[in-house]
Amino acid sequence: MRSESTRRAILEATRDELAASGYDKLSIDRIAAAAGAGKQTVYRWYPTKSALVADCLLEGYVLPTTSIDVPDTGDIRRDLGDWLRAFAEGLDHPQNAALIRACTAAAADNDEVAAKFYENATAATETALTERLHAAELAGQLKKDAPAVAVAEALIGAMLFRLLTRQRATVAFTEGLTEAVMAGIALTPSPAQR
Amino acid sequence: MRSESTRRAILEATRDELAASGYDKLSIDRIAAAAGAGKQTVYRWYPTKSALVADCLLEGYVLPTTSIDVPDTGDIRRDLGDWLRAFAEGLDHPQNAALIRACTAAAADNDEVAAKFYENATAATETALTERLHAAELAGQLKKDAPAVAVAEALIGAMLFRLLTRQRATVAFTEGLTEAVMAGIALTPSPAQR
Amino acid sequence: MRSESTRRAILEATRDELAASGYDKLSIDRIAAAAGAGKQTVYRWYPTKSALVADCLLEGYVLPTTSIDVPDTGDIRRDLGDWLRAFAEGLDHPQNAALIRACTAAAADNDEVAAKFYENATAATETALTERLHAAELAGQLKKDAPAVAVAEALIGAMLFRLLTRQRATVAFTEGLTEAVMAGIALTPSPAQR
Amino acid sequence: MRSESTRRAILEATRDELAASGYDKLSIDRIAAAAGAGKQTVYRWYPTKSALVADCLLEGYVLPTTSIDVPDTGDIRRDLGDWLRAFAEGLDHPQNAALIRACTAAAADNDEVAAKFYENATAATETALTERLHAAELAGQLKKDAPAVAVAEALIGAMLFRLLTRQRATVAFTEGLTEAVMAGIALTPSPAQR
DNA sequence: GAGTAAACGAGACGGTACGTCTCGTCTTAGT
DNA sequence: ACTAAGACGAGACGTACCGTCTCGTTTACTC
Repeated sequence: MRSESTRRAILEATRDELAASGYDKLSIDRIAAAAGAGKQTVYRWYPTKSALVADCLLEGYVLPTTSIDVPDTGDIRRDLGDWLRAFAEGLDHPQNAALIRACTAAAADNDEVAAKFYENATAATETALTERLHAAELAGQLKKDAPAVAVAEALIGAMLFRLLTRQRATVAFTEGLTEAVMAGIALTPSPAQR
Repeated sequence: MRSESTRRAILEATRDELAASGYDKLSIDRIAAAAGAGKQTVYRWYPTKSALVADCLLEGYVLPTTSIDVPDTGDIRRDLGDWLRAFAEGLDHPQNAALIRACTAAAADNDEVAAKFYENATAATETALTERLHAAELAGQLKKDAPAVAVAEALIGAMLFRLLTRQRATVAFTEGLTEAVMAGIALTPSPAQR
Repeated sequence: MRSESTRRAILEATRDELAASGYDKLSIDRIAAAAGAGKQTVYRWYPTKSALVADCLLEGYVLPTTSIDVPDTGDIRRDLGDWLRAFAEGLDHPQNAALIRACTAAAADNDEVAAKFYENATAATETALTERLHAAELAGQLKKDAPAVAVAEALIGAMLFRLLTRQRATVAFTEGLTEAVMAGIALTPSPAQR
Repeated sequence: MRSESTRRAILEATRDELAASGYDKLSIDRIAAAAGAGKQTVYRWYPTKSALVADCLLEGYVLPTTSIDVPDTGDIRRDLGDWLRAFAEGLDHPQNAALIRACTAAAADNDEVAAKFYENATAATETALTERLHAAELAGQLKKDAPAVAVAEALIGAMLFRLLTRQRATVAFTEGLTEAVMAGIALTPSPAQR
């Protein structure tokens, strides 16, 4: 009978190590010691470092769920702006930023983590976002067949890029971004309105 | 007098290792051996693995410059779409994808690499992109004060996100993205036209 | 649970390296490889190269015990001569000579090895020798209060000196030495028999 | 033009290093630095560490010549005792002891040094000793054909052995040794007086 | 309950790579 | 034309972790 509490201790130790040292400095030895577990117990649950990080993501030990909820006041423009600003504020906390950077590194290095990273961490966000966009489309606020996925990924990608390059996502930045995807930056409408 | 040719051999070996094994499997021993150099010589030039990768980026050993040039036919909408599609095609080559993923991991893990990653690899792209956007603005094709930087980073960020999550950036995706930032996705104009 | 067989393999590899390369060319890397052990395992058992060599001596991996036994036929003069000749013959084998030279170098370099070298390798010989001398004294064959220790060390020292200076200890040499310590070289007895 | 003064500085630095660190911790880098010379200059003169130590011995940089002179008062018994005691006193100085131990290690490790060690350092002593013994023989104080060489090497070997095993050569020890080789330790004369 | 089988902590094992040190050779300035 | 200064390829040093493998010791299910 494998002990659930030990598994939790391992995940918590992993999260702490991840925030403190980043992905490629993770040490299974250290995690096991911090969790008060034997190394074999860690390996019994998780065959690789990547699987460990992936499960950390999957169980929500890493990313705050707060940044996932997209508000719905009926005004898509305002909701999107508010959500993006809230997201940016979440990334202002060094702990969060370090964790997400570590997960990004893990995802970049490893296909399995990438899958989990996508499915769980970002897909949750992306889903919430695309759903909000579809709701707005149904409410007649968006063009038909608006590329919701592309827009959602552009927003998340822009935030991730800011995080990676150590640039803060200021309010001016998030507002500019919101306005750009809502109203576009071109003066003239699409030629021929294809 | 330190030998420039040795340094180049080290950077080339680093690039090859990076593409082959990813960032956190990089081995200085292996790089030195592949470069026909002693380990101490590697350390003389680069105190850390990160510095090595950072300089690799800085010297342009990693990223193909081809994806940087933004076409200028006078039609910003078409140019942007073409550039984004070319960019996506560049990422379709596994070698390129692996390299950029490795650099992303390195940047996520390390501040110094992040700075170099931004300054050199992405900033070059971002600059080209923002310059093209400003040109279009001057040509009266874009709204005044269009948030060129935010748009540029949204485009790059979206591509990076696709790369990280192992999703191909299809033509439909790039076209949707282009259309979204050019014309916006909202039906109505900005309220109050601020 | 530390594995005794691994430890033995390490000691055997050390002895072989010692005979082949001498003390200051000893490489822990090479010993570990030859013993089929990890380097850390070597260090777990022996913190320093000296401790390794010292234990090699202590466990009798280096010196043949055959040369230690001093015969006892009742005739001290003959026994001593036979033993010395046997000792010299043992040193004629290049393998033995190399090993003892290496241990001598180790003992010269390092206090700990020196202690073990004395306690184990030479003291065993010296003890056997002094005991044989004391037995002879009791049997009335030697003068009272004969300086057994000094004589024993003179004999061993002479052999070691020959070894160090790469001179063979011929039968003439060992016989002259035996005769000298047994009968003295002075013509007259001690003046006044002080 | 190779500078003699540089060579002397190198030999002095070598002697100091040898006394301070022992043979196998000798570092050519450190010697060169201490001598204010370039490494290449050291190598120009001496192809190996051993050759360096060997020349150090050959030029008398290491061993004090004082301990070599054997007194000649006409009384061989007293002269030998005095000389051995003086020798022992010389070895009581830690600096001398360390130097001779280092040279012993060097000689044990390396044939070339062994040759130089014998020719120069010990052979000088041995020659003085055997000459004194021959003089005594001519003066009718010793038996005919006394094994002078064996006795000389036994005396030196005994002192070396004491040095290696970190035992002081006390006055009791040296006197016992002198008496043993002069008068022998056997009660009866050689059987059959061959 | 007593017996048993698994999961556990602890940590040794054969390895790989680390970053540092020294070797003996080779290159570069400077005098 | 020398030298000192020091970079170079090579490789050993002692340390940190890797992932695998015993060890005894709980722990929790079966009989």
